[in-house]
Amino acid sequence: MARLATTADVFNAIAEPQRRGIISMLAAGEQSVNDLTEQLTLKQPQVSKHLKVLKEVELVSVRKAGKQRFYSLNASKLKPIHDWVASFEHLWNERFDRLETYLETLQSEPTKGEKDDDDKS
Amino acid sequence: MARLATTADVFNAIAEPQRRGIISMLAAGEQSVNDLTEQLTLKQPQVSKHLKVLKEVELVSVRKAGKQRFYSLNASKLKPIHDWVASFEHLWNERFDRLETYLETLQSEPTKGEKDDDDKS
DNA sequence: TTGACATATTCTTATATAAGAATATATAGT
DNA sequence: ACTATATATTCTTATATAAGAATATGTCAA
Repeated sequence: MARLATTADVFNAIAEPQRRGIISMLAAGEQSVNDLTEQLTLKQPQVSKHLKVLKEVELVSVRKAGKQRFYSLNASKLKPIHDWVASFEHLWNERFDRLETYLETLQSEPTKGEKDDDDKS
Repeated sequence: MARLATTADVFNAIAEPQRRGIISMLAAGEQSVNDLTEQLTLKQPQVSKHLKVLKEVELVSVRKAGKQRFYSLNASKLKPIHDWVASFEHLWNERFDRLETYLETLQSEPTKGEKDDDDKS
C-alpha cells in the first residue's frame, strides 16, 4: 500500500520525465545505452536503470551487438494510454464537438448516402 | 531524489488507477464525494485524498453546495498527455504510415545533408 | 445548541523509488 | 592474460506515497 511500482503498468512507467525523454529519443530509432547517456543529463547507471523499467513494461526491446545493447521503442505499448486519454478528448476538443453534434443530428436528420429510419428524439 | 510527487504533473497524478477511475466517473458530469465513494471501493477519506491530488494538478474543480462538494473534470488538462502519446501514434498506427515516411524524410540525418530523396530503407 | 450528515485532515505503517557511488559482468582487441 | 570499453547491478540515502484509523471541520435542520 504505497505507490504502485513503476513497473506496474505503462502509466506508472512513463510518469518519470527521464523515461519519457528516453522514449522520445528512441522514437527516432534504436540507440545504444551510450547514445542515450550522451544526450541525457544522466549517468550511465541511471540510464540502464530507467531502461530496465521500460523493458519490464515492454515499452522497449533490446538487441545485442557486441558489447553494445541497442534499445528500440515498442510504441504500440503506449496505445492503452492513448486510448484512455482519447476517450476524454471530446471534452476539450471542439473538433469533437462537431462530431458529437453530427452524431446527434444523425438521429433526427438523415444524411446523404445513408438511410436513417431510426428516429428517436 | 525519490519519485516525483503525484502532484508534480498530470502524468504522475494519473498513474494511480483509482484516480483514473475517478476521472472516468467525472467524465459523465460532476459528482459529489459521496457519489464517488459509493461507486468506488474506497473509503471516503481516500476519495477525498485522491481528489486533493487531482485538484492540485487542476484536473478537477470543486463547486460547493451546502455540505456537499461537487467535483468536475477539467478534461483539457489531459491534453499534454494526449499530445505526447499522439506524437508516437504513427509508430503503431498504420493509418499514419504515409505521414511517418514524410516526417522521417524531413528530419533524416541533420549531419549528412538536408536534401534527402526518400532513400530511407 | 444539539445532532446528523458531508467532507477534509492528521498520524501511522508498509513500501517503493531515483540518483549517486562503487562494483560487477561481458565482450572485443592485442 | 591483460586492457579498454560497454552495460548492468548493488548499496546507500533522502523522500514520497496509499490505505486505514481516528479525528477534525463544516453545514444544515430542528
